[in-house]
Amino acid sequence: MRIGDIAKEAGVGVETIRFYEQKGLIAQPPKPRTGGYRDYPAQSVHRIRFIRRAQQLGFSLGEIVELLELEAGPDAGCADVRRRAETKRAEVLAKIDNLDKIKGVLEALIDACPGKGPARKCSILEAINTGDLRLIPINEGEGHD
Amino acid sequence: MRIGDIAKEAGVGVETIRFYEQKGLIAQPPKPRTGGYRDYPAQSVHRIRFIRRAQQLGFSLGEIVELLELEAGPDAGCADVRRRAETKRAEVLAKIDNLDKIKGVLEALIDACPGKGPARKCSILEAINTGDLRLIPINEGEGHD
DNA sequence: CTTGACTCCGTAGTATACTACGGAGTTTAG
DNA sequence: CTAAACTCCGTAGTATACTACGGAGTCAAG
Repeated sequence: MRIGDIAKEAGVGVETIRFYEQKGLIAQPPKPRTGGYRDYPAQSVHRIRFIRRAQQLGFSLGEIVELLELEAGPDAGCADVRRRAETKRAEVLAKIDNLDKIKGVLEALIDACPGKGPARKCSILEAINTGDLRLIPINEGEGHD
Repeated sequence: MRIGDIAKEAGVGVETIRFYEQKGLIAQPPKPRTGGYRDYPAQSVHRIRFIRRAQQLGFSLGEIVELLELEAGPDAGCADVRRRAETKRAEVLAKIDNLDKIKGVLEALIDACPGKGPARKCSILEAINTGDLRLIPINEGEGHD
């Protein structure tokens, strides 16, 4: 199969595949010595789908590389993979906690807002301005979601 | 006050303030005609804190610019601000939903994993590989969290 | 009056995950 | 055999939110 076929099958763009190759997520098949186009194994489609699914599970491309190395390596154990999944679960839980707090604050702000009058005196902006939010500091230093 | 004082007070780096100035989030005070350093009003500290709090609420810098424009503009109403807060709340809810699904999948995978044996036959990797996840497509096209 | 700390300013780099572009070579259908 | 479509490859751009750097000017203490 050629790169375009793989891309179509996997539902990604050709450029995405090249990008993954660059990042070491998928192997680039050799160019035939006769010249012409690279021949991709059908298995590449599965590989790409694996990558996308792992992304859906919240793994970054860097983490997916590690996961794939575990899978390929001779000494890697299932326990290693499981540990990573558990770490990821903890991260997801933390994110949910943060978002729940944010949700609560937004709801309180929305409830307190009269919904009319000039924005200058808006109770939402006021609350943000004065810091009357009672938002427990969110993940000190990194993004909030 | 000088930029370094503001930065210290607000708990951010000097470069962050310059960055915000560039992005139109805070006004850059004029350079005194006598030469020397710019003089920042103490109010800048509040402005920066506002920005950080709004970020904690999940607003991007671009959205915060709009929020600040609403606050400053003559015709903006509280209802506008409230509408933005409601939109943001909906976004936060959507993110929580996605993360809940992800959490569920991760937990199912962790439960099903025996925790031993080679990674090659790991049930987690297998599940990801075969697509046996029942993950409802997440936000078609954009990130998941 | 020197020295160290700080400011000013623009540009460049970081991280993540792509997306786009340009030009040359290759393949394939008509 | 030609023309459209596709591949190859490297580089550059997008978005977000900063962080770092370099060199020149400025300020304040000793």
